[in-house]
Amino acid sequence: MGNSNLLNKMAEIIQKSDNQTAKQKKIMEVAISLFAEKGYSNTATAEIAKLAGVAEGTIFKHYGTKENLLLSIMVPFLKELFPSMADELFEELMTDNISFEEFLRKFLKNRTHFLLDNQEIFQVFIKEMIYKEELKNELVPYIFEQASPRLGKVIDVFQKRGEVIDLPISQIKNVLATTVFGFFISRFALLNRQYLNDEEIDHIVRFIINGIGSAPNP
Amino acid sequence: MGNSNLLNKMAEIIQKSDNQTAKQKKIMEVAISLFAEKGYSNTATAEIAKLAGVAEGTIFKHYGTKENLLLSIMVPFLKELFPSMADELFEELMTDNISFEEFLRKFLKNRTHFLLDNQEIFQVFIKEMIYKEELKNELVPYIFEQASPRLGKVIDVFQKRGEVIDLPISQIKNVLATTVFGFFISRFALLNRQYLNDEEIDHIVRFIINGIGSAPNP
DNA sequence: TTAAAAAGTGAGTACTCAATCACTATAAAT
DNA sequence: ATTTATAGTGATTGAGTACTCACTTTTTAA
Repeated sequence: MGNSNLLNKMAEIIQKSDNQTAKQKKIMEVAISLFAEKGYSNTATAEIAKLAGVAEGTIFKHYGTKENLLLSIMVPFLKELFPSMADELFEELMTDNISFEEFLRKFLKNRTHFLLDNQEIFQVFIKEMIYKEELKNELVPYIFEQASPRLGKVIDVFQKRGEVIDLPISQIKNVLATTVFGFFISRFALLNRQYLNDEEIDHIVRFIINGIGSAPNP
Repeated sequence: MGNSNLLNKMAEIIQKSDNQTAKQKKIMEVAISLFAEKGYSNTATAEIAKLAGVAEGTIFKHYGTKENLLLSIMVPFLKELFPSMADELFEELMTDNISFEEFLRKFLKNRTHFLLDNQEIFQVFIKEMIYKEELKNELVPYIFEQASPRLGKVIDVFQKRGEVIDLPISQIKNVLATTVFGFFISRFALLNRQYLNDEEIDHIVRFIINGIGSAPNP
């Protein structure tokens, strides 16, 4: 049933993605920019080649297919989306005794900056996920799988401290994930904001705290 | 500068959109389904014709261009998106003395059902808005223009009753719009949920109330 | 009943696009 | 210096595309 065909391809790409030529870098750079602006389907390989100052054949020599060029853009982004955050932030959080609210704020700021730094790739990502069922069906579960255990551990800690409402962890995960996910998507992908100030982060934090924090509920 | 070229086209479509042939209806039906599934760019007019049991020429006889077929799908949806709600719900609200929370709940339920009934068109709408700058730049202001005065009136009423936090109305409008908008988009367009239970609506209402309601703020 | 108008057809057209391939230029290894 | 491997080229291909047009069928009006 084509089981994780995509994830296998991704693994291949990761191995090959080390030594890039100057021209390869230029191709990627231009492709990211065009895909983000006009979408994958509306971008011709000829246009990428022209703007990158490269023959069209060069693209296919390196990436084989247009589809594979897209994956070569998205995979390194995905690889960085979770693990980096995990090791830096989650550990720090578990040692220091910061509040749930402060943790959320730090977390959102951290990921916001990452997404701002990679705004174009993020846009490519969202836009393609909307169309390609395969992408959605394989990557969303993968992302959840990556994030779920860590997130569960964090929620558990804060529930025991009495800072998070006493509901099944899976339910809280869902609320958190869809809220944060929806927030990032609508900000950076749909309305293409170039910035995000602390005030807006405070807002979403307040929303979440009031939604799943265990403050007295009138 | 192509000023509201699109809105003119939309006006034309509205006038012509009355008496539809059986084949026209079938074309629209198939086009909506295919555009929603695979996106506008990835759908060939030949495929629409085939699935609709119609010659390809028939499509162009009626709609002229593929682009115009897309508009013919979106315009009636847009026309219904705001006014219907306005006349039914807003008036009712102003006479009865329902609370801000209850108003929000009713409003969200009302619009949720509308979007569920037109889920495919809504998906087409979101997907294309992401790509087409012209669409975004002309329609989003138009939508805001339509909704803004009514929304302003409502917020004003509730502010005077002391149920909504005392901030500039424009700022509150923004928070409300982006929250609700982002909520609908992430639910129905990205993660394509087929349903939405009352519990989830309660959640978003609670988020908003705690965010901009004037409850004591710890 | 007949004329005019509208709806519907489908082969044909001009064009775009991803992908190929025979080839050259450059760098690395022997 | 010579072979081998890798990077890069660009004209060519063939499948697919939106759209046209001369034509037929059906509906409406006189």
